[in-house]
Amino acid sequence: MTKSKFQMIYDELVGHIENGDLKANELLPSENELAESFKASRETIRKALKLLSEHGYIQKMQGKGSVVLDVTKINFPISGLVSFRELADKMGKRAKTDVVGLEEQLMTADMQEQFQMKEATNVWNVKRVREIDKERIILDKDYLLTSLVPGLTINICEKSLYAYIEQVLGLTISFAKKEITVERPTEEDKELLDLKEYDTIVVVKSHVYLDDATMFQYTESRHRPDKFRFVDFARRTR
Amino acid sequence: MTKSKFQMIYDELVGHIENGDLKANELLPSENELAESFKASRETIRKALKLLSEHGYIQKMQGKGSVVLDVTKINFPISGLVSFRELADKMGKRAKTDVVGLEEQLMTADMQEQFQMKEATNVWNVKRVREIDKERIILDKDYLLTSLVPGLTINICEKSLYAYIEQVLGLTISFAKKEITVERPTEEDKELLDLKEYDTIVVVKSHVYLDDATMFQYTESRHRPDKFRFVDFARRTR
DNA sequence: TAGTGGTCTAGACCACCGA
DNA sequence: CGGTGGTCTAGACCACTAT
Repeated sequence: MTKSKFQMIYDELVGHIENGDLKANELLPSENELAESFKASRETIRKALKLLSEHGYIQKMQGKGSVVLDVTKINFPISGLVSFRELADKMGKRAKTDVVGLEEQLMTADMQEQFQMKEATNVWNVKRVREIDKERIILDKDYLLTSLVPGLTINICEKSLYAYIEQVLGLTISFAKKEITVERPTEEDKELLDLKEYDTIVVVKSHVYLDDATMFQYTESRHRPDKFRFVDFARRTR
Repeated sequence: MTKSKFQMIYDELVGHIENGDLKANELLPSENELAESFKASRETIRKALKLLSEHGYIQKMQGKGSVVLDVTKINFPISGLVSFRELADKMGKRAKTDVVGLEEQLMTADMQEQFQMKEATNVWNVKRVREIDKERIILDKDYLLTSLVPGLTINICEKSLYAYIEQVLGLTISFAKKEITVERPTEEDKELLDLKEYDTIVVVKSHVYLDDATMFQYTESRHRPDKFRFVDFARRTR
């Protein structure tokens, strides 16, 4: 499982940007120069630069060159597809997960709808409360196909579900469709979270898919409004 | 300004997916077959498929092929970088914009911070209320550099600011950094919007940049919570 | 005009999948 | 095994920007 050449070039350039070798508003060397110094063809360099551009590290300008963007502001992506554990690790917060429910059950009609399946099969129903700095901020309600994700335990759910799925089961999580809305808190929300006096709750619904395009997980992540933050980098498509 | 070949191939394939010629869960023809039928090289086909993949239309599977995803669910992107006018047009809602403020002023210290400028210059301060189905739902507060966007009028702000910037001024809007949070409504929010009894408001802050990486606009878009919806398609990056 | 990025090509080799 | 997508190359031509 060796990385591709353009990925390694991307990684190296990201390193140079993040540690300050390449500063904001500086121009990168030209594609031809990069091709020479990395001993790669120009198209390979361009694949690496494409990645940098998509992730908001650089802006390409025809006829001029590629300029480094100021990345200090964005940079912690709740955008994208990242697990709570990965996020908490990155932010260095005192985070704790409390598994308040874990059971196997037959899909409800509502779940069957979400998974778009013709027949109801068994799913794991996982409920987890996320505590940050001693406050219960997030309620995660996960539903996972037991056929694809067997052998769940409380211990796994406390640590990282995604680590188990990817590293133990060897599945590849590939993409997700997400929807953010704001709703009224339910009795369950009020019971399980430290909601204070808020009368709204931010709900992130996700449909998560493997690399063969099968959906294996539906999640509702319910956040106390004052602690919710979503950051995004978007390019205009025409 | 003719489109590139891979863009045209992308457009044609999107057409086939959206009108049902290519249905969800069907496999696309192989890259070699597509190359032949479009009279293009395989790399060019691959650029088109890369776009389809990024936009959530297909999933590529090594050794197997590219499968069409079910796009009926996502498909109206509040994600990305789209103006209110473009969105309203696409959704066919009865939408109306009321310009409640338009003035040129010297940047405040706060704005200078947002624009990361060494010296304060003049900006347009535009306030617009968006009405959907007779309800005042969104308050947009825009700040634009007058040096880059001269000659604003109420009429322009009522129609589409982006159309003016791109089509009349000939500037190219390229990317944005966005942040979604939830705050307490201000007196101004309560005054200008039909907030009902809600005690929170969804705030989308955007820094918007041109293709030469200069920031020209800062926007706060303030939404009544029950009408806010953000849809996203995200691929897992490793 | 020279240098930049944008596109396109034809061919090669590899890793993965299914029969 | 043959067919699929994944990567990489060397070279060509174009559009754009600076000077």
